[in-house]
Amino acid sequence: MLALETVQYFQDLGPREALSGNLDLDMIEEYLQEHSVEVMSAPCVQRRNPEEHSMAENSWSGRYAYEWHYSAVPGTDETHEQQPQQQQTWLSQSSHNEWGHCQYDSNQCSDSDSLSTSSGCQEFPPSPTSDRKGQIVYDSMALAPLSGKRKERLFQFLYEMLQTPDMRSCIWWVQSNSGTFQFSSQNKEKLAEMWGRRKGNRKTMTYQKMARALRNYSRTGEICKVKRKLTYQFTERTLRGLQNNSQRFMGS
DNA sequence: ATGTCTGGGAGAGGGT
DNA sequence: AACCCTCTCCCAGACA
Repeated sequence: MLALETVQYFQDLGPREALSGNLDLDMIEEYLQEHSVEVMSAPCVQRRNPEEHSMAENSWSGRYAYEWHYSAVPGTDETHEQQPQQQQTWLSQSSHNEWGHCQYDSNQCSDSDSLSTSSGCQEFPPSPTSDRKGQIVYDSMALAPLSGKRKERLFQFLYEMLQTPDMRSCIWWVQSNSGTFQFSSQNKEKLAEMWGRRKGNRKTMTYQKMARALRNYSRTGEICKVKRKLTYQFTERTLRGLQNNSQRFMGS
């Protein structure tokens, strides 16, 4: 998974960049661009058996909205709304979250872009799959597009950035277990530019345009807007899929 | 008054 | 070729 490779990459660089106030975003971007092709083919490289092969080839970047499959419940490949037990497990893990309605308690965290460098609310997502209580449920989840070739989507990119410590000056978790994240008002444009370049856009991507795409996710149910400045939230199943996908390529 | 954020809508680009 | 999906782009209005 690129996010993890990216994290590892910057860890390998040592504390110089991490400690320095001047984040070399260009360097990060360069790395991400260099590895974008590699990432696209990575799942196939890592496959070990036909089932995994099939899963890998159906990994992120499909053309349609993604479906979440729960192999733990044979015969039911519909969404989690039809899995009350699993849902309950998740909710019990995140009992203080506001899943489903994308509500957010603004009192949970101080509102300041200073969080970009300090990090009162920063945290990295405790993956459900790594949680002993949730392991049985979520290790069996797999993410699969209906069909199509690989094409990175914005929310994947954002999740990847959220997993990259050196991107904290641009984007960070407000509450990772609920999938709530926030952009830096100072560096949001930089992140948008990275997205634009990642997509190979001719024109420069701006935060405004990127945010427009994010708002479109409200309709498709991948990300919803939190009523708080520069703050968005992955929907439950999107976050699950992202985490699961991340776990899959790290753990296998 | 100004800058930022949001949502509507048209259209581009790529895949089926 | 027609259709669908996912943005991309521009614009106007709301908001701080």
